[in-house]
Amino acid sequence: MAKPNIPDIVVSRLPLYLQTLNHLLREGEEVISSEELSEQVGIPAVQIRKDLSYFGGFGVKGKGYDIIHLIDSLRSILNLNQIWPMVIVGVGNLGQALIRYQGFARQGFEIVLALDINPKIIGTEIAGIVVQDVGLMESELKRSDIRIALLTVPANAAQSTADALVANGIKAILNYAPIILKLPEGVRVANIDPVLKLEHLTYYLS
Amino acid sequence: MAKPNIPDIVVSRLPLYLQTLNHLLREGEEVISSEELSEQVGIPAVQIRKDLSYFGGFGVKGKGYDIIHLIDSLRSILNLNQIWPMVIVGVGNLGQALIRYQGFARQGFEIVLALDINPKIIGTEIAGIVVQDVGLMESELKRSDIRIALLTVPANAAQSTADALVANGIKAILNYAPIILKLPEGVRVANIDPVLKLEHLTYYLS
DNA sequence: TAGATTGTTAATCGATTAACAATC
DNA sequence: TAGATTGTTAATCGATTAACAATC
Repeated sequence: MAKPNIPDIVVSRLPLYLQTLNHLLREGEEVISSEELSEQVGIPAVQIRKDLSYFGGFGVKGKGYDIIHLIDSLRSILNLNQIWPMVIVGVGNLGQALIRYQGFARQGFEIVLALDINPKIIGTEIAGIVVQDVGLMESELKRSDIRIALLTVPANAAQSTADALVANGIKAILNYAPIILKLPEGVRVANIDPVLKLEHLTYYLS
Repeated sequence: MAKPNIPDIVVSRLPLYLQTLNHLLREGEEVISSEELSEQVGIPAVQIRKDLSYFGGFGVKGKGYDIIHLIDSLRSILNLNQIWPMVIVGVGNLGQALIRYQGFARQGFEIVLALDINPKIIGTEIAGIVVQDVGLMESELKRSDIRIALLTVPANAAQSTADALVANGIKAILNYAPIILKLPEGVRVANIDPVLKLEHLTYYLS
């Protein structure tokens, strides 16, 4: 399956273009040239055009890109014309903040299931979601079509939790635990570790 | 100033090596070959050796790398042999979660100043930090040596807040707002936007 | 039509990887 | 010494960029 010939690094830039185009649309813009978009997004115009050309021709020569049309196209390419239900495992400080975060739903990502192992947390309600026992993972995932998980458990529980998620049909994991997960082919992982980013930054702070 | 000749992509991998080496050390390992490290970190052994060789020779031919020594070396390269004080601006759900997050302090990053604009939040105490009025940014930063900021304000306040931070001596920003900041040369920005990562993942979910 | 801007081909640049000498 | 593994040079690979034809 899948799209074997498009570089992943190209795909990784599409959400950035989409974010910026949404911003421009909210500001009332209707058409934009690759040069103007380049200024906003900080990526060379020729690279933007090359990236888009992998998927087709979305612009009008001499004019630029119709913003609404390009947003539609990018959303379609990225499979964003649907609501993506998500499970979150680990409802500590970070998990709670993510459940409350409005930015997910705004872009079509909805946390519909929250799991934790702590009896004090199980049963509590956060932003309309009642936290379930992680022991119910199998039954809850079985009767859902959730394919994306947010992993916010402590580092020492992350690998085993990820394994359980994958065993129950999860295909993509946004991993907030500071470890490298080992998962089978076909499962996509994206890591969010602010400490790694900070350590990268400090290299440049003399 | 700075190190002009080492590719940024090489620098970006060093924190990953460090994280894995710390993990191995905790498990009682003392020496590791680039091949074994490669398996743990998911990066080819030859690339690990090449990356390290930009900074010197840290291994022993025929043996591998002394883990403690390599950790020390990487920490020194990344300027981690000090506590980095940080300011956080925006103490909403996410800001509060980050203030409570133990992972920063564990790696030598300490939030010492928290600022917000909301009168209901100003004055509250979170994990030992009393939230200050963002209007005090200038005076508070002036009498500190804080060079790193965590930016967790709403998107529409992010650019102006970042400008103010930079005007008061901040040199590195970990940006949690879903916008691209425009900042002067010499200020480093790292973006943490989970939505962009999710949109990248969904591309591969057929 | 003239001007502007896209989409694409070809060249360049830089990163990854293969090969292997050095050496513990 | 023989075996193992590093560190480095050179080759390869892939991504970025320059140039420009196409065309609105």
